[in-house]
Amino acid sequence: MLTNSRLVHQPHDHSRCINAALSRADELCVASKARLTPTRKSVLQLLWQSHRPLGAYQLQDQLAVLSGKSIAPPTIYRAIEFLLGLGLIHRIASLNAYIGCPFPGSDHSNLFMICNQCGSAAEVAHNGLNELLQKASDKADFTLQSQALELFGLCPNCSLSADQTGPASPENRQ
Amino acid sequence: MLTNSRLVHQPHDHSRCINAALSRADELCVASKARLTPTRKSVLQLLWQSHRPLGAYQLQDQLAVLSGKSIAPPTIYRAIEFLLGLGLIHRIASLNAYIGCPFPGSDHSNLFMICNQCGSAAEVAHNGLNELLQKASDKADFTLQSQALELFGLCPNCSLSADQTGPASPENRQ
DNA sequence: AATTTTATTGTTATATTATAACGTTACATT
DNA sequence: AATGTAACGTTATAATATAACAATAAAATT
Repeated sequence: MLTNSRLVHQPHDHSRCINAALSRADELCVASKARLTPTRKSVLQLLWQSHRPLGAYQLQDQLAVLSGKSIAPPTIYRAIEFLLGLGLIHRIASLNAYIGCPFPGSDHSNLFMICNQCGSAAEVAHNGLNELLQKASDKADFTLQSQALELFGLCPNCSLSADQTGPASPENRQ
Repeated sequence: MLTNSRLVHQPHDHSRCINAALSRADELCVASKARLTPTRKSVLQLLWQSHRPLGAYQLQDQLAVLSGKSIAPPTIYRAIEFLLGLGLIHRIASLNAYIGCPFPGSDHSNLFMICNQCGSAAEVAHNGLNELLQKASDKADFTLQSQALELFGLCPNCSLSADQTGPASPENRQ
């Protein structure tokens, strides 16, 4: 079971996440002869600014700040489409939002654990789960092609806070 | 593994599906002292006209035909909200669409198998799957509260057609 | 280097999905 | 019948996403 859950929910040097993601993206683009243009790079970077999914219009706002000029929706969606295509990010359908993929390249299908409190999302690649889904599909004569698996609840930090006083303190939010 | 997959993908007396759904809804509403008003009933019925999810605006169009007058979005969404609340229908996030629940009342969390070709959606209640997801959540210290599980691929009928000539004939669609 | 081709972005307009706010009607209880 | 509540009607608008076409930049070819 490959996951970034620990990393997501513990204090860590987050600039390393971002840098790692950007250099993985560079490699992947070189390998597939795709161009990581400034817009695309910025969108990817923004999707790694936190371990929380962002919507297209949040990206638009933040990109405007980052680049100093306003950028229309189609450009944002094009960058999103490009990054999705390379497997560098994922779409979270329940939220209409997007998040960086912690292990692009590796052939995995994804399960997300999304916190209702702080909005964090951890990704899990779970072989047992995928096998089970494949089995269930076979049994139903269903030809499985892709999947969207989204769990909602409380992340480790917010679970703890919920046991105790109340909602997580803003500092704990990540 | 409880599922309506067989039923969905075989020719059957579909009016029985609709009638069964409506009378289950009646019972459930009586039990919970909720009112199954004409609008709500019509929406539920429309969501059972096929084993395919429908969007809110498709519902709006069809409701207009059914009732002879045009009905504004808020009314549709209110009916949807009501039916979701009672567990009589489900929302399929990846499609922004809604579908009747074949086993309301039973405490289940749902997996959908959605056909990319004909648009049919079968629901599966899979204990093993839910246990596995619970375990994975526990392992990650994640407090699981709800889930959206959507598989995409080819239903039994369209799988067969794909093996052979091409897309399923319209008559096979259902 | 100039030309051609292709990929990317800009721009405008609009489609699609969903909700807010407030008024009106219908129903249920007393 | 009077009152309170739930449901619906109506208007406006928010939020998410894409179509269509023009302009530009980068890459490939000559």
